[in-house]
Amino acid sequence: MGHHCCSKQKVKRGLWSPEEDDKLVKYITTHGHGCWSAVPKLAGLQRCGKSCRLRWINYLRPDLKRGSFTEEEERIIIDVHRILGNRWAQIAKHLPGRTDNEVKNFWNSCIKKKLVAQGLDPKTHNLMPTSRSNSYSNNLTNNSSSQFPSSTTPFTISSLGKNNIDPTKSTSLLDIDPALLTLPPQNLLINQPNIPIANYPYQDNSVLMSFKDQNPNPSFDFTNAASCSSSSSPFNQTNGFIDESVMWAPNGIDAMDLSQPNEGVAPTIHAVGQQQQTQPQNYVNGRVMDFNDTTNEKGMEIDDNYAGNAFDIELMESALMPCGMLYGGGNSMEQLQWDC
DNA sequence: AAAATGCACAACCGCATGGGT
DNA sequence: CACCCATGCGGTTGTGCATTT
Repeated sequence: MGHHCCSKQKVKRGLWSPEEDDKLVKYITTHGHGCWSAVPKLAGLQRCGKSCRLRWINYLRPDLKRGSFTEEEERIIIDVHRILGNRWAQIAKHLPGRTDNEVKNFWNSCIKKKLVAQGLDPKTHNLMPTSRSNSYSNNLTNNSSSQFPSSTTPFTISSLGKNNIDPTKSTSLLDIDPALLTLPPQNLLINQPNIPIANYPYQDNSVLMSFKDQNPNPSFDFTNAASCSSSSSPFNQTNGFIDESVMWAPNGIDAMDLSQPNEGVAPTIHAVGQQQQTQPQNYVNGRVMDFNDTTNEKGMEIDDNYAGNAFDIELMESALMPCGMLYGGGNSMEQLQWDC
């Protein structure tokens, strides 16, 4: 039984022989693939077009990178997967020379197991219930299990102002057009004046981070934990933002204690609604984190006009760790080992 | 040494999507 | 607007090799 797309043809299935590979490579390098459904006939192959396409993309393409994944690639996969989930094709776009199939296989055969071994849910990157409970109990003295966050969404930001979105419901980053969502490397400082914005890795266009459902009054705002600790709900009804610190820590107890000498506050991430908040500038590692930019037409964009200011993505990443754990605060997160 | 098991990778399958008619 | 077709994508299965029993 052949593919539905080529049931009329007598097609071969299974592993490709070197001769078949040779025919396909010669044809495509000479003529290009054009219409894939026509390739098998023109190349003299008894395969369906779909199979030819897959073989070319996953194995024969000359720009493919061979060999095992590097630690850097592994970290990128984990980081992007945390946000995008199983969107292998999107993840693979951040890894030149790697295919979605390759990334998927690597995830299923290696990374997934590592995360599980570390007590992390590979789907959400959150601590699995027992582990999370342990983590909280290490850091909190006055809590009840019912206060623990129940959300399994790793990175949830409410995007308000469009179509009168119900403020009680949040829009996951999974709803964001992946093409518009790009991640700088963790150790890259976005405001580095010497790095042209167009040259950032993982970038599909000039927008570093942008939301598909753009807010008429968009701004993306990092505020200090104190400014939102008064709310017991993750959603601030007045200003309309999701308070991650409340989501992930009961009673406003800081979920993220970065414990760094030059920072006064633990940064939290807020998608600000109709009202612009007046916030103090937040200094992290001596740098200003201020993403209020009401002149910006993009839903979310990190301003690179602050000369001398830099935004440490690694810090952002750590701040966004959804597990409600202290990153570097002496808990199991420090014990993460990435050895196979 | 042979069978059983595990693993990584390649390939397939079915569905979604978009363009053309 | 409905239909067809090609393509892209993610989940799943198949295959061959390595390791364990």
